[in-house]
Amino acid sequence: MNEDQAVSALSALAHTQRLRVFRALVVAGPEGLTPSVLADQLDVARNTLSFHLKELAHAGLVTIEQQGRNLIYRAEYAHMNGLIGYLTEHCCQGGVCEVSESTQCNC
Amino acid sequence: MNEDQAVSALSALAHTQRLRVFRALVVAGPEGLTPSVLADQLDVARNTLSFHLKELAHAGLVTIEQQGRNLIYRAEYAHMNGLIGYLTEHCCQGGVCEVSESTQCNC
DNA sequence: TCATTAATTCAATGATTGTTGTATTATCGA
DNA sequence: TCGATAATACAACAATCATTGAATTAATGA
Repeated sequence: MNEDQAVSALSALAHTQRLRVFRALVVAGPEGLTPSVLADQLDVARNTLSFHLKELAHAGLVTIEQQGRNLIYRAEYAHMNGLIGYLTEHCCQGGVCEVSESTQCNC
Repeated sequence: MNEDQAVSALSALAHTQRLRVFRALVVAGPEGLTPSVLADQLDVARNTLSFHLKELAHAGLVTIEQQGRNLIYRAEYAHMNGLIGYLTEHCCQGGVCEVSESTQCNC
């Protein structure tokens, strides 16, 4: 994770609809979700959703797999964990902190 | 952490300069840093920096303490950890995941 | 008190972003 | 092959954001 990637990922998440989409995909887990299901679940216009999914994909936070005429979107946990690590890197000059159990996902 | 707080925090971080400022404060730890030091260290105009620090403070990611004519800014680790938790909440429908050691800071 | 330094505020301007409507590509099933 | 569905692409406009310069507030020390 470098600075540009981090800013890109944060920008992608810094939006109500995209954050909802991403969290829905995090909850969905490895099965993923299709744009249609997401659009119904979150009540967003399909072209708007498409735009937002593209943003998330471009930021590396979700992956796309084609299955027939459906697309399966999935949260990219590795990238999310990389972002989280980037935020806390070299915390407190490396000396003072304790490390704790977290809710990081290893799917 | 609720949705609005999360979007607010993510928006605050989704910017090259503010991300640098925040990470510098994370590294600085409990001692914190003054705007002057940050401005020199990151080569940003003081009024621009002031604007960005206000954004970070408004998002709850940094705290401000006055010491004479200096202000001490510090990263608010609890809020950052709350944000991280929000992103991964109910991950994989609560069933499939393992929890790992992370780099979360407990200052 | 007065000059200096720390930091912020405000208005203005240029740049970026979000949403919508319309059109397009591609796949499926009859 | 043809109609229906899944999904994306594109252009346009409104709304929001970032930066700058100038002015302001507040604290320090001679």
